[in-house]
Amino acid sequence: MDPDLPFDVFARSCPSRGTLEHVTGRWGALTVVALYECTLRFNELRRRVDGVSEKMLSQTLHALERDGLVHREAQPTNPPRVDYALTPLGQDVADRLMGLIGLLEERMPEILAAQEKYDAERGA
Amino acid sequence: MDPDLPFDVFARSCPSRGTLEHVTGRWGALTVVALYECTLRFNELRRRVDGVSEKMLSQTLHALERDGLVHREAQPTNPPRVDYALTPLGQDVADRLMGLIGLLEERMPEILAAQEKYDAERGA
DNA sequence: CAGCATCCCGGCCGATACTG
DNA sequence: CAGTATCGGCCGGGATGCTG
Repeated sequence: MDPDLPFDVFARSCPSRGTLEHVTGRWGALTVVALYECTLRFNELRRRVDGVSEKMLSQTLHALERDGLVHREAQPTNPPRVDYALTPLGQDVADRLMGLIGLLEERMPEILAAQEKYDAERGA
Repeated sequence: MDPDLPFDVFARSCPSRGTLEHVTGRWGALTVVALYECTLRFNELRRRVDGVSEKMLSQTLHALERDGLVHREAQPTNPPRVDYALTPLGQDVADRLMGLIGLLEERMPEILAAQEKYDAERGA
């Protein structure tokens, strides 16, 4: 990308690779985008991100929190209540991810047509 | 995202999930972005995407080609020459991905600081 | 409710060898 | 050069059970 930047995602050892994988991983992108609109609690998030297991959501949130994209706030109440929200940096990342996901959703007809054509020509 | 769209990435069964994973997968994002600037041959791509194995690059390219994001053009010469380029849809996806990656690269200092703080407080 | 610990299976992915 | 074929390790991630 910008050759003057000290971080180059194309380099195997660049730490940006790790964060990119957290953000674009199987559950990372959906989790970040789910938090775009509003703060959510653990199980609210779990319901919103259809299909994620408790374990994976927990892992994903820890990684995103460590990267400074998600803020975790535990209320010392009973029953416990924990809110997850995006940090300002997380909001910026979410903007980009929403652009990407929105594009894919919009152009799914085109993608599905390409897949059918590909399968018809090759796979059978 | 847009509730009027027939495709919702949050739904487990939505086909957009698959394409999102191809595009954001471990090698998908880097492959698409590597092709942003220019057409590349297989081994050029392999060198650009530092760390990818032959097998993974091949699989990634097939998935992206099937989704209609990458165009593959084989020249019947000897030695063989195969060029990979983005389709118009692939270009649009690459734009979004470059925005995301550029943002992460720019703000890596912030991310690294968050990681250190997290590790200092918890892990250690 | 929020979550960690444990078990365990499938498949991701790297390494190697081979083909046109 | 541009791949495919095959093997095998390891870990992603689902299921279950338990804690505060």
